[in-house]
Amino acid sequence: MKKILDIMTEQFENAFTAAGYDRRYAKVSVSNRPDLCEYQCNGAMAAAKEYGKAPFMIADDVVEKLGENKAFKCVEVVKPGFINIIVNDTFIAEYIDGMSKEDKLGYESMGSPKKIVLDYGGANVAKPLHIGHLRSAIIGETLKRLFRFVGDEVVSDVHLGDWGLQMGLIIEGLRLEQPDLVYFDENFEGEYPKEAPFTISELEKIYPAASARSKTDVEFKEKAQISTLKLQEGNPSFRALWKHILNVSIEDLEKNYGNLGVDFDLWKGESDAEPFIPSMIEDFINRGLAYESQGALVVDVAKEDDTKEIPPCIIRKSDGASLYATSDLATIIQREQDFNPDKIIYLADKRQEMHFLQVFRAAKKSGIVTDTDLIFHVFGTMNGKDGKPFKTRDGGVMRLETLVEDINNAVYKKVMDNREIGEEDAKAISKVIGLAALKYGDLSNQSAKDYIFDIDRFVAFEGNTGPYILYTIVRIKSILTKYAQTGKDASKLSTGVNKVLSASEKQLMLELSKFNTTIEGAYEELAPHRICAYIYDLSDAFNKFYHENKIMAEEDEEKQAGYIRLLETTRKTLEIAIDILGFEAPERM
RNA sequence: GUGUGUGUAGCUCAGCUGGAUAGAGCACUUGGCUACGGACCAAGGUGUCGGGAGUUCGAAUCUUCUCACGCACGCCA
Repeated sequence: MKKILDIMTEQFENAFTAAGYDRRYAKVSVSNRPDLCEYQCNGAMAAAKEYGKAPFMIADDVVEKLGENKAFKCVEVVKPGFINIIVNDTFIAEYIDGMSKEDKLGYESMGSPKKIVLDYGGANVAKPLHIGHLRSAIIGETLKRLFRFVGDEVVSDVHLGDWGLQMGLIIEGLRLEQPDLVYFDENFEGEYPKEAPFTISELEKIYPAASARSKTDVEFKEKAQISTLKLQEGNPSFRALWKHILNVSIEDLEKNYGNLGVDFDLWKGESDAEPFIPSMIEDFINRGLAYESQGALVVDVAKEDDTKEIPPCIIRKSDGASLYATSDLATIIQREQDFNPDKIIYLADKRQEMHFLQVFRAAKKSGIVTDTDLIFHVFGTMNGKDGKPFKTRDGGVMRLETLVEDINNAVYKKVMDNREIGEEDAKAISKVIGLAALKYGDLSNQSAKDYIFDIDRFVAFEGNTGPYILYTIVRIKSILTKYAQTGKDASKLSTGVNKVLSASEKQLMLELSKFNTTIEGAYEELAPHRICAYIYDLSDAFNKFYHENKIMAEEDEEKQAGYIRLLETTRKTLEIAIDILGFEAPERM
């Protein structure tokens, strides 16, 4: 379906043309003065200069040419040259009926579907997910769903950090704790055990300890670097050990991402790109793109028109090991080969901007990519109430698990306070609401900006929050259930929504009609917060409508059926939207 | 230092390609429970849009200068 703004803009384009003005001034937008009108066209003022005429004269000409039009109830020229528009009830009502018949509510994608690789995990092996992984997971999942809704083909990849220095640190850390393991016996020639010599919680202790030690113990750090290199070179015992680390970690990560409603098509890691590295490096050298600098192999990526100095991209360390940039470049080769995507989108913290700039330039310079768009989608830091990066009370990094648990517990209390409900049910519902609270709280902020995460506020549930949205949906469902119990069938009793409308009823329809514009905007700008703002406005409009119109008590059956049709469309719209945001509504709460 | 981002109500945030009196939520005050679910609704006050200058009929939005803070700046990821 055409966007409602486009339909109106077309009418105005015809009128502008007929009146002898350029149609590019005809754009109709949503009113910023709802007290005066529903939509407006400000083009007459912009056109005034070109035609050397007073804006209101142009506006008058246009309105005259617009003439009688069944879409508009009232078109009025005001003050300097605003054209204020109020639409007919039937026009908006028929538009809503049109939406309700379409499975995507009338959303039509522009352009051809794209093939997109979305890289939004960033989890590290042997380390628990923490606060820092939250935004990437939540935003990435939403973008994936948004792209798919719009019609793109998306491959999501968790892209584990399973190949860098951290692996060497874990290996050496483990050696300290369990020096007798066969993996550390250089003379061992048998088959390595199938069972991992550690659990996930043990692993999670080894890494931070080893990492901390490496900062003070130079010898230890060197050992870790050597082990990293050995692993990368294919040392069998380290490979076997590494495989255990990977398996134990992935199992745990799947569970934790699962709790967030986040899943990936691919569980690849930096290591998967490893086979592409030697030939890639060779190619860089042979073509003269890479050279040695201070012992390391680097690629110049600076450009003449840079406003700042861009350091060269290091693709091999002086000790011969590969690093972040190396595996990212090799991963691009792999993705090009496997998927030939139109775009590769990376979600990462803004601090990594330089890294991606270097990698992207190196990839383009070497021809690893030609037409593929490489996009770095930044997100800001999640801060605590003090405005500094979120920490636990003792200053540590909070585990994602703990955070989710805290929120769910707080929701649970609230649920128990408000409803008489069994403990089991309350727990299940709390999980659903908690996830919505967490995700909506995050997504409703612009992703590129830092934001303040305040558990108390999230748990308060009032106003512009996920639970409010869910509450609205649950309330609609409840009424629809009650209506169904009367045995009436709205689809037989009415042809669609009502055509003569109360103020709040019309307002709700006007909000509904913005759906496809909202999706399009969110898609173009990679901006989930627009969807949040939309469903908040929509919920608000519904709740006002609900308070002003007695649906179940309505005696006119046809009118009542019209209400029900409107509720159905509202519910559908909200549910589609929250599905894109990656959460769902319970049956009751 | 260089580059980059942020600065909007007491707090947390919106504000689309410049448009009419800068908007929400929280908090605060008051009113509405025979609950079609009160996790709701209605009503009320709050702003040098960091500051200066400029472009424009018109600027939170564009340009420029400036202040404050965050972040990045070759072998971590």
